[in-house]
Amino acid sequence: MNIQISSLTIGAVAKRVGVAIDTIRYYEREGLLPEPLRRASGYRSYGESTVAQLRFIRRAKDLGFTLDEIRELLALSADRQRGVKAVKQRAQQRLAAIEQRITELQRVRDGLAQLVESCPGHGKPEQCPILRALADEAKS
Amino acid sequence: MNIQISSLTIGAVAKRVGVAIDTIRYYEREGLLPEPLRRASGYRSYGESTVAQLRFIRRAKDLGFTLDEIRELLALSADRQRGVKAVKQRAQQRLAAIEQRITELQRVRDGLAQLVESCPGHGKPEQCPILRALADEAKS
DNA sequence: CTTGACTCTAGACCTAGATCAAGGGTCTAG
DNA sequence: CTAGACCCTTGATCTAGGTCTAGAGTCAAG
Repeated sequence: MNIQISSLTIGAVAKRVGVAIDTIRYYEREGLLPEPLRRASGYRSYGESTVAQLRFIRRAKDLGFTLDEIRELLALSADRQRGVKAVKQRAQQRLAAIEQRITELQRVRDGLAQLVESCPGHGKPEQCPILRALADEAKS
Repeated sequence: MNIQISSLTIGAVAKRVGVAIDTIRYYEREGLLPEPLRRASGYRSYGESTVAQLRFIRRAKDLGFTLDEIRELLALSADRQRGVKAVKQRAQQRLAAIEQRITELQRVRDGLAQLVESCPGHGKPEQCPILRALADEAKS
């Protein structure tokens, strides 16, 4: 299996995946995609597996993985020995990072919400709690 | 009031606020800080108000405001007519953006958490739910 | 007066993840 | 055969928010 049945131009791949042509070439340069076959003219010639791999990259990106991390995931997914264990570890790390970020943002949100609530929306700038909080030493 | 009592070098200001010297000059170029007085030698000479303004900028940045937004907040804080109302509006917008970002991240977290949970952490890559989710069409 | 720390300017460089431009070759429908 | 769409490479540019370098001048302690 894995015989190259179809032959797609870079534009066709881009259209299927919903990504720019330049992005595909960029990923190739960055080692996220293997170097494709070439036609006699020099045109890149892709098979369906590239489409799948590009979708993999896009989904991982949606999950917040960086391209560096995705490159690693791709390598791990090909590692039959330690692949799964390491993949799970990376996913757990990503999960922890996301949770930390959520916590930070919630703290920021709570602080800002309190300020917005306590601001009447009119009056002198000196009495605006938002401006005061920004200008003064933090109290809490 | 607002008489220049103290005279601080850029290094002294940087140290007090906990920010790099280059950053202060950068903020000046970007219009977030006014052009300071100069000594005869050309050295910038700052008063305490600059320290306060820098702290304002840092706190606003901690709340997730961009430098563009902070520049606007600084202008608004000097506007005795519409300042407070506009400041509150900007804060509300920032708050809404933060809440949206939190919601997005929670969605991502839930998806990733489910994958991590369902992955045994060993076995063949083809059976790893994380890799499968990345490689296959999204089901849900 | 010297030495070392500090400051000045202009401009280059950095990260991440692309995106665009220039100048040229290729493919395909009519 | 030609027009228009597509593809090639190399290298520049973009955003945001700085950071760093080079080369030169200044300040303060001893």
